[in-house]
Amino acid sequence: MSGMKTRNARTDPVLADLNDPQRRAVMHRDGPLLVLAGPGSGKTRVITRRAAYLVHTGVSARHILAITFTNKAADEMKKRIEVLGVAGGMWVYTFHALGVRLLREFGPLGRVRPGFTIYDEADRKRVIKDALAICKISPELLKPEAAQAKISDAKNRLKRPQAFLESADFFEQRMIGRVYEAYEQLLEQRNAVDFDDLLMRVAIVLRGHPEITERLNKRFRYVLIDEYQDTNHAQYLIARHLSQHHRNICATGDPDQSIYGWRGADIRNILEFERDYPDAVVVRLEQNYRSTGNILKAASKLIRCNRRRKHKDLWTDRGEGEPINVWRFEEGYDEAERIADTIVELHKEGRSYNDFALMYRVNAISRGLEESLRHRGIPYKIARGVEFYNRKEIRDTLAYLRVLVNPTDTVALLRIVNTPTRGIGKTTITRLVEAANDADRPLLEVMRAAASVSALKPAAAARVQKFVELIDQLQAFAGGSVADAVSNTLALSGLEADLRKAEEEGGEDRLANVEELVTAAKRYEDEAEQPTLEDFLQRVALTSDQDAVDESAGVVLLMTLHAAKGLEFPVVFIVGLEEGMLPHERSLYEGDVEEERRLCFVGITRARERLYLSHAEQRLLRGAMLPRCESQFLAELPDEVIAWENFDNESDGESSFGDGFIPLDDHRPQERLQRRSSKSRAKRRREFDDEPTFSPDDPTGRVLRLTSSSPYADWQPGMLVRHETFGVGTLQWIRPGDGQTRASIQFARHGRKTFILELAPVHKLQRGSV
DNA sequence: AGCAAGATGCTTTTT
DNA sequence: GCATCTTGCT
Repeated sequence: MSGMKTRNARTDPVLADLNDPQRRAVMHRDGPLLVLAGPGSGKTRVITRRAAYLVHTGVSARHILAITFTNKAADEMKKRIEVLGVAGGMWVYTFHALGVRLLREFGPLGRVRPGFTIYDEADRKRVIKDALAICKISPELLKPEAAQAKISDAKNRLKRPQAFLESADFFEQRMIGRVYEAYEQLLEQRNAVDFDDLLMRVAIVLRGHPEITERLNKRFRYVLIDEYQDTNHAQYLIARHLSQHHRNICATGDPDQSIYGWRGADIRNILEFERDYPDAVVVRLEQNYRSTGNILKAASKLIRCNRRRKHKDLWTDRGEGEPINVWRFEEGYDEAERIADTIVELHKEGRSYNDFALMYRVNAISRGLEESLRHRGIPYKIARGVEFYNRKEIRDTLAYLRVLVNPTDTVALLRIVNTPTRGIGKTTITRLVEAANDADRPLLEVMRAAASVSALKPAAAARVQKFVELIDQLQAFAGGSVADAVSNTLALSGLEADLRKAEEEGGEDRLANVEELVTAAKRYEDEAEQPTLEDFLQRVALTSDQDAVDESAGVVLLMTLHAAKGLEFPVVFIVGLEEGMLPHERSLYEGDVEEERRLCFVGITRARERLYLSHAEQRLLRGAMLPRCESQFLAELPDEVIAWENFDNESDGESSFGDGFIPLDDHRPQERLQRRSSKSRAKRRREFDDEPTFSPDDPTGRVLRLTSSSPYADWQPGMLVRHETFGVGTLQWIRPGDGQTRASIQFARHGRKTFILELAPVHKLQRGSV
């Protein structure tokens, strides 16, 4: 406290260039603090300055713990704190990396042994399948994805299999409980954890061991948590325990940017922070330093449509800026072309390529955009970091390394036993696995004793033995240099030779990829304090898409809206503002459109100067051309800041465009749509030699469900319906409710109307009945 | 055993 | 459309 008075807000460089609320947040000393930070309000600046201020006023850096969600955010924060000269000893981690670090310390308490493996989604799916097999449950009866989601959910709530089974009342629940139990057993056997474990196990240890919690409280006297709106229950508990004694918890975030509810994030954590900590000081950062007035106005008006939120008055002194462009196209193809043309134009006017970002709801959309960019020679990059680590050759190499660190990692072992092929086929593997199960011994041990596995032919056993020798040989490198371990694995396993051969035969340059892995290992060795193969692998497992975003690469960036959080660009294009896309259809069925609106809000507020929102009337999705309807979010934007433009020049021409008016008559019967698209588009699309066909109610032959019991289960946006008074219209969106299924329908002459389907005289238009 | 073609399934977002 | 699994062939 003594140092505080001596610091002058005018002259202190840590405080000088802050606005009032920012300064209040930075200077807050003890007790809970909630910083509600609107987009572009200088949140990161506040966090880093606060850390610096704490240090400058006498807190040792090693008593501060900062937690973020992505590695990129953690690295960024570390860098910025270093610049302020206070990094020494401070912990800056992601929740998951912190989990790894603490679990290693906890050891048996966290139910892990040294060298434990982190299973990613693909590994996890494999284990779920094995668990289903053990429980003798067919994957058709219980889909692996469904089981996985339920188990993940349970782990977020700290529910172990036993507790899960105790509260399971229905058949399905009990089934999932059994799978969960088997799944946990397999992880235990394999000394592996999944992503959720990294949080759940830490939370359980903290909850059950007050002495450990107390020790950590003494070590970390100030806890800063970024993106608090995205915390799930386990993370919430970790944060709470870690600040339980000193209560010096500083949470920063924005409920309006909570976009991870689907994976367990609970927006209530931030909305109810003040209930959890009644003495909390709340600071609102509402001045935006990023976007123009128009962009901010659009974002504010949109997000106001949400009910569950804390209102903030976002403002800027940057002036109105350009109007926001809302573009309508006949087809997704036109959208991509037009955007690429616009980038070329603006580039000629002097904008750098890295001024631009293209954002979309689902990755599948990126393809068309990429093509249009490529044709014009526009350099671009897709923000997808895991892509590298998901390549087959990389996964193969990593699987070898994983086995070296953790010989019980069966998923990895099964992956490499015959990669590259060495004559160990399916039957041999099945027999080995069976023998391992029967003897209840690790698979590698059984392989080691292959000769004594009676079911195996001597020739097969000999090949297996040779493989085990290879592993033993590689094992020698596991304790030394990480890069050496990688390159020796490549050389001795035969992977390298295999890849070289494939390349000579005209394959792509996959050798370069594995060489890049060696480079990554070298880089890691240079950076890490105590490099080990175990740590390298664990870090790799926690690498995500967001981490790969490099804003200064000099290229146009393509990314999902989720990946865009935390970034900003002078020019932003958000594509596919269509019902079913943004908002995503799943949200329409499950009734959480608010999160989609927040996602849209996040996208809009990434833009500094110019913003383009676009949608198309039809789009190629999953190989089928589907009719699309404009997003309800477009109607929620303030008209006065929007410049509407219609590039659908083949439209029926009943109105002129570019004058702020979007024609409402997109109810065109299917025959006409079909004719139009076949006549004018088929030539442009290489894949579409044949006349594209679709039926409005189910273009792909699959039926999408609301809930299986709903009579409107197969209604989906884009389909045609008939209202007894208003005639034929296009379904815009549909939202289930208890006996009150709401739907919005766009009519030819009557505009858009919302109905309760149970009450309104609306029915599905049968094929051919137009 | 191992490969290639064909069938099937699945596709929101990600630590 | 793509990835994965299955089937059938060598």
